[in-house]
Amino acid sequence: MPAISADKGEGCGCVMQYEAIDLEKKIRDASLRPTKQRLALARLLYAEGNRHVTAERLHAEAMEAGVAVSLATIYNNLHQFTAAGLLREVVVDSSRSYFDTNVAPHHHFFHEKSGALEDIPKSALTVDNIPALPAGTEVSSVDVIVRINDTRG
Amino acid sequence: MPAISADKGEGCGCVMQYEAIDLEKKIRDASLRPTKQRLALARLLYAEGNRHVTAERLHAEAMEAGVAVSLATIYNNLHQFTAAGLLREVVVDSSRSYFDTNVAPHHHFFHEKSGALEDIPKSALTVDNIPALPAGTEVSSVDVIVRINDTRG
DNA sequence: TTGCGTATTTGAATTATTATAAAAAATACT
DNA sequence: AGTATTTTTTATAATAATTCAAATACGCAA
Ligand SMILES: [Mn+2]
Ligand SMILES: [Mn+2]
Ligand SMILES: [Zn+2]
Ligand SMILES: [Zn+2]
Repeated sequence: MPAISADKGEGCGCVMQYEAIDLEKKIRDASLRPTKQRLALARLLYAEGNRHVTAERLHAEAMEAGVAVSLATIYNNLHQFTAAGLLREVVVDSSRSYFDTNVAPHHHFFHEKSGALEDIPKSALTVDNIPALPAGTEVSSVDVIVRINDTRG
Repeated sequence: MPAISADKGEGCGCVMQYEAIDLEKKIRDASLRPTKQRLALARLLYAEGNRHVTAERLHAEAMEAGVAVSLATIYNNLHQFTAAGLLREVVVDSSRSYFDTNVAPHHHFFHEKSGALEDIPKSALTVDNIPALPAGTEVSSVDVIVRINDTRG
C-alpha cells in the first residue's frame, strides 16, 4: 500500500489541492464555513478568471456540475459573498441581479440583446468634471454602463 | 349672474386649457388615445418640470389626485410613453424601475438611502476614451450613475 | 344608431427574490 | 471520540414588481 493515497481518483491532485485550499481560505477569511455547497459555488465563480453571473445562471451551472443546491442557497451565498467583499452587484437590468467577481472599481459594456457583461478597466475610461455633490453627501461609487447592440446594417 | 362662469373654482381656466391641449397633442402625436387615465398620468408626469418616478409612486399620486387607475395601466402607459420617446427608463436599483421625463442624454446622482435621482446635465460631466467596442456592435447609450450617501461624520 | 375592429384597462397570473422555520452539517468543547 | 453550540441548507410560504389576457371602452363606418 503506497504511502501517498490517491483514492479520490484525481491524479496527484496538486493543482486541485492548491485551488481548493485557496478557496477554502477565501471562505474562512470571510468568517464563513467551507461547506460543500459553498465551496462548489466558489469554484464555479472563481475557478477561472472574472465572471458576471445571475443567480439563475449559477444555479444552472451548479446543477450541471452535479451539485444539488437550492436556489435559496444560491441567493444566500451570493449575498454573503457580496457582504464580505468577495462579489459586487452590478445593476444593469431592472429584471435581474448580476454579480461580479471583479470587485475592483471598473465599468461595463452591457450587450442588451444577450444580457452579457464585459469589463471596461477603470484606467480605460475617464469620467471627469463630476459636478458638486448635493450638500452633506459623498460618492459611494461611479458606475458607467455602455449599453451596446448588434450593428443594424 | 356674471357672464363668465367659474363653476369649477379654477379661475378663468385659460392656463389649464392650454396645458390640457398641449398634453392631448403630445399623446395624439404618439399615436395614443387621450383617455381619461392617460391624460391624468401625463398631467402628473409633465405638469411641472422634469421628474423621476417609479410605477408605485405614480400610482399613489394618481390615487391622491382622485384618479382611479390600476397599477397595470400605470405600467402599460409608462412603457407606451417610453416606446414613444416621451419617457426614458433609468436603471439604478435592481428592485424597481425609474422613469425619467427628461429624455435628453444626461446622467444621474442616485441617493442610495432615499432612492432619489437628480440630473447631471450631459455637459457637466465628461466620459472619455471609451475603448473599442466588441466587434459588430454599436453604442446604444452611455449611462453614468454617481451613487451618493449621507456623509458619515 | 348600431355594429365591428382595435386600443385600453384591469384582475389574475407569473417571475424574481426574500422570509420562515425545521433539519442537517460544521465547529467547539470535553 | 461524544456532545453541545452555532451556522447552513432547503422546502415551503410570502412578497413585490411586473406581465398577461379576458373584458371593456372607443372610434369609425354603414
Ligand atoms: Mn439583492
Ligand atoms: Mn420594463
Ligand atoms: Zn465587471
Ligand atoms: Zn434624469
